[in-house]
Amino acid sequence: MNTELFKEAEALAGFFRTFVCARRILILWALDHNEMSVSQIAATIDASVQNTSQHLQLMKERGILVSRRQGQTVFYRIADPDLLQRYGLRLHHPG
Amino acid sequence: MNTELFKEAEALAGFFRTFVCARRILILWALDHNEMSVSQIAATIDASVQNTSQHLQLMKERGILVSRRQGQTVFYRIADPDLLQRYGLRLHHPG
DNA sequence: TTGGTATTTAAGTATTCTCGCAAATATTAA
DNA sequence: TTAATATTTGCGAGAATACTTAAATACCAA
Repeated sequence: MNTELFKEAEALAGFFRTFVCARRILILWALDHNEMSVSQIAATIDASVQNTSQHLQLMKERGILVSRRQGQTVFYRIADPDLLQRYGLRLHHPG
Repeated sequence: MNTELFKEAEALAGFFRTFVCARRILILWALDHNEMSVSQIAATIDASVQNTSQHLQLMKERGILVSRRQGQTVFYRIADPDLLQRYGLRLHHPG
């Protein structure tokens, strides 16, 4: 079996691992068309700030999110505006 | 936080759990526009027949695949022809 | 029935991942 | 510096999951 093909499949599988957690789906839902701070996101999705921060870090490392700091506050947003549409990640309920 | 929204996020996350495994991505790649038997698929993706069967069962239970038996042989195919396109599941290399 | 092929199922193991808790770091204001 | 707020990081427990091996089941032909 073609090694390159397996690598590509592995990479795509790793990419989809980002979306197997309901909290991360909700974070993307919250950030759709919005920029929000960590604590705002945590409150919105009803999770602890620590847990929310962990999820945000993970998605940032994978290039899904980008962040900017303004004073004490860190704001996150979705790097690619087409991400949710492209991968069918939207929830029916509008964010 | 809205319970229905969380349920929907959980359901979507569960759906994406189908695609976190490279072998399953490869199975979808093999079945794109094709119907194949279990042993054919196993040979194509370089996996054991048992492991392949397990992955096929899982995707069938989730409604991703459908199967038909013809004698000793069981053929699988993708239930929804638009699945790969809709969820960005295609590999660059054609199947 | 017997034998051969195709597929499914079961059990055990090792790895991965999410989460909660606690501590550490970063920034601002007094 | 000290205190307060916002965020990040480290660690360990529990759950989920992919894989291997071995055994079971389904179907066909003689």
